[in-house]
Amino acid sequence: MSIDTLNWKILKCLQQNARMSNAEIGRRVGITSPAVSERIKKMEDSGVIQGYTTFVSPFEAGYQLKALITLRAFMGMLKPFLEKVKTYDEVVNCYRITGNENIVMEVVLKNQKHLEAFIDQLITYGETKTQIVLSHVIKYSEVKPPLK
Amino acid sequence: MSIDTLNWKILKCLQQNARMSNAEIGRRVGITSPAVSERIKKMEDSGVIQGYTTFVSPFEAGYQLKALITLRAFMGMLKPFLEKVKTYDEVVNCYRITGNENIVMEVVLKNQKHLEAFIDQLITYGETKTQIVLSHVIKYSEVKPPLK
DNA sequence: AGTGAAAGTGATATACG
DNA sequence: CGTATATCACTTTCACT
Repeated sequence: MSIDTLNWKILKCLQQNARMSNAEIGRRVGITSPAVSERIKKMEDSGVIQGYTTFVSPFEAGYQLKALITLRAFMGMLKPFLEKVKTYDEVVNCYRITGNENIVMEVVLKNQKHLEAFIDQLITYGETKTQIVLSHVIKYSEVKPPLK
Repeated sequence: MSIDTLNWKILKCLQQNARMSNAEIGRRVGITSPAVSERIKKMEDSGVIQGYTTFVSPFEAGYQLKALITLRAFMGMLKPFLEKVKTYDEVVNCYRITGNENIVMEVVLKNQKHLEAFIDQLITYGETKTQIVLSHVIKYSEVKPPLK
């Protein structure tokens, strides 16, 4: 499915505020709300739109620390880890990557003690490298139409 | 602000589907829709809720590649970079981190040529390390209440 | 802080350019 | 693929608890 100009405008609205009403989107992009509704439904069905979510401040939620933890899995431990990682509440994001390391995780933690305990859980799966997040320079920027 | 059990239930709904109606949330958590509305407003005002967004599939949008690019900024180049990075459409996320490197970016790219061109733009700011994302093991998992 | 009811607004289905 | 209309659902406000 290719995304036309009108759908990109709708996606811009939805990425900025997923709770914007179809009527409001319609006003901004110049069509009626049933038309907006139909276009959104098609984008959901075709997989262009993968869902709608809410940013909850980890800090306000009681997590004082954010970190990126890289894992270089031991022989035969990658698969078990890929199952195990789904059970960690601390992991908000996890990628498999190319290169010397196999995994990068974005984790939220209450404090240093919590970080230490979390890393201890990983040592059976591989070697870890931890980078503390100091600030979030760009927060989940919109996906924009690629320049041709 | 501390988050009570009811608000955590509301946040769970909103994180799973930001476009869920207040009425539907009310049915699930056991209060009326005006009460849901009021609680959500307070969480928005206090910063617990930082916004609502839509996941647009980068692949469907025309980006075939996702990568994590780490930057080790040259002397005096970190500040200029922090300004410049905001202008890159390819960067969907950017963190300042501790350690040998200063910056990690999550970027979406059309193809290898695009990746090459993008990295070339960075060489004035510092040394880069690129890790191609193979798969997204955990996608923006919910923030959950930390176990006490 | 939550409920219940009234008024306004939005969503959805259908008929039709 | 879009609009227009009608019906139904949802949001918002407010008096009350």
